[in-house]
Amino acid sequence: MELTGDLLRGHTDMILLGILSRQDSYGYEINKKIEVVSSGAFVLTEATLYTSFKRLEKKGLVSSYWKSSDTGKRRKYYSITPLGRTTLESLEISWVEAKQIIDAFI
Amino acid sequence: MELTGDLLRGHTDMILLGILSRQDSYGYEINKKIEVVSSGAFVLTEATLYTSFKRLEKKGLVSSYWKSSDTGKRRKYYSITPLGRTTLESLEISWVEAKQIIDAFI
DNA sequence: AAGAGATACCTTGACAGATTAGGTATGTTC
DNA sequence: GAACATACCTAATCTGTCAAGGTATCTCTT
Repeated sequence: MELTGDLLRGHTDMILLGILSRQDSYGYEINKKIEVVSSGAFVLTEATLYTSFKRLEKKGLVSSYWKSSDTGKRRKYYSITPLGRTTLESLEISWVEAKQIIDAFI
Repeated sequence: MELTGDLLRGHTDMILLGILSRQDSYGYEINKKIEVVSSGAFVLTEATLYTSFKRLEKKGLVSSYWKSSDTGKRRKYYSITPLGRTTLESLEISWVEAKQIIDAFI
């Protein structure tokens, strides 16, 4: 089963914030993590990922900084901001409610 | 709490099919039902509703017929087709999986 | 040393579903 | 007769996602 597109639309920001709420990370790593955790079911294209990062940063929900790996390859790390954390909390509340309501109809 | 926009995007079709899987209904009634069941939290604009109906009908998932109420007002009833029922089933399976995956990240 | 594949970043244009903001018409209630 | 509920619909716009590209470095194999 592959989940993509509009089924996950609108949840991307929440998922990224959720991952970043545990620890700072960078695009490529996050994409791999999503693939592993979802057993390949959750497909997030890079375009969607970077668009989401840009949106989150513009809203002040995450901040970013460049850092090099041991091998010298540059990585752009993202960090959740205090505003990002409170936003995540309210997104989670909405999500729980949305689940209940949708389940009530099907 | 108001749920709207992309949080529900992609689920509209499933919700409508879910409602129609119980009994035929028409636009205005469905909109009211959604409002009541969700205690006003789920906001589905009429434009979204009718766009969705059109899409569902085009895909052959629902069919429609005109019928008058006791007062004489015309209503456009929608009925789920066999294809609509099988589609609903697979949408539900995707939905269950999507819930689990999203919850794994937050 | 050359080539393949993984790591790591990014952008542009098109698409599709949702919203805004209208419109029409009839029935009911005060 | 004015307000409100019932009942339908559309056009233009917005927004998130995707397809399809691009650049560059590092590692492993031959």
